Amino acid sequence: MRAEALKGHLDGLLLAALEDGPRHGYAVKEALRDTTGGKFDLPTGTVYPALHRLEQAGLISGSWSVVGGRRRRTYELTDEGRRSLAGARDHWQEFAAAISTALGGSPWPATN
Amino acid sequence: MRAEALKGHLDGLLLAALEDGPRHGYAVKEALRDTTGGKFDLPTGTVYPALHRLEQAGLISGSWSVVGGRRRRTYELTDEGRRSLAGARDHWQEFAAAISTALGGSPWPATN
DNA sequence: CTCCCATGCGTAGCGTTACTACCTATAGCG
DNA sequence: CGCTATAGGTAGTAACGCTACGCATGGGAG
Repeated sequence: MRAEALKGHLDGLLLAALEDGPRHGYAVKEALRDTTGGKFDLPTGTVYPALHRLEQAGLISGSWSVVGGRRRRTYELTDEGRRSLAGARDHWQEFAAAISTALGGSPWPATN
Repeated sequence: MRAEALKGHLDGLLLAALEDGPRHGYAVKEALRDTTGGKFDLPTGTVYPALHRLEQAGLISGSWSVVGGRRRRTYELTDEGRRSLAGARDHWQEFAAAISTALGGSPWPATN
């Protein structure tokens, strides 16, 4: 799965990965890979800058810790991040419905 | 609807708009606006360059005509364009399913 | 008759954003 | 001792839709 198509949707996915609870960057990457069945196995060079963006935007907040001699930056959703995630879900559904309609063919075949 | 999220999906939509039959650029733009209920009312500066890209890629072929003193470039799908459209549909479904899963919440609320 | 608007095509430059490629560091295993 | 997985990071690139323009014609408003 080419991740280029993600443009504009990655942020929502990262927020969703943090909804279950705080995670550090590497774990976010793995969670995303697992929940998508390996379809979105993003390079770290995509994930880390994106997390930095989200933090700067105030959607997540990070804190350093050290586990097993390795420093970790653990992120968790802020209230604004939670709101943004809800918005991203709404936006996605609207977007997906519009694309599916315009693209034609069977509208919602999903993974049946 | 912010069309920025279209990144990587616009081409498929344009191809789909040409599936019913040949259309000129402006008509493609209108068709897209109508089939999406006004959600994707793309500026011409988005549509024309995209059509040029598709033509260069050999997915559509264009020909000039003059209607009412105005020149028109009418495009139609090539065989390769038709194949690409089918691929775009497959790709979209896979992509949408993956995003929906990762984004969580209600998986396929669609427009029920 | 003139001006504006819808139609119709087009380009130049910009900004966002994911990508590739690379760097640092530790722990554990062969 | 080197390789791999884990864990974090940066620099530079490229794609692509966007904004903001420009050109032209025909028809309707004034």
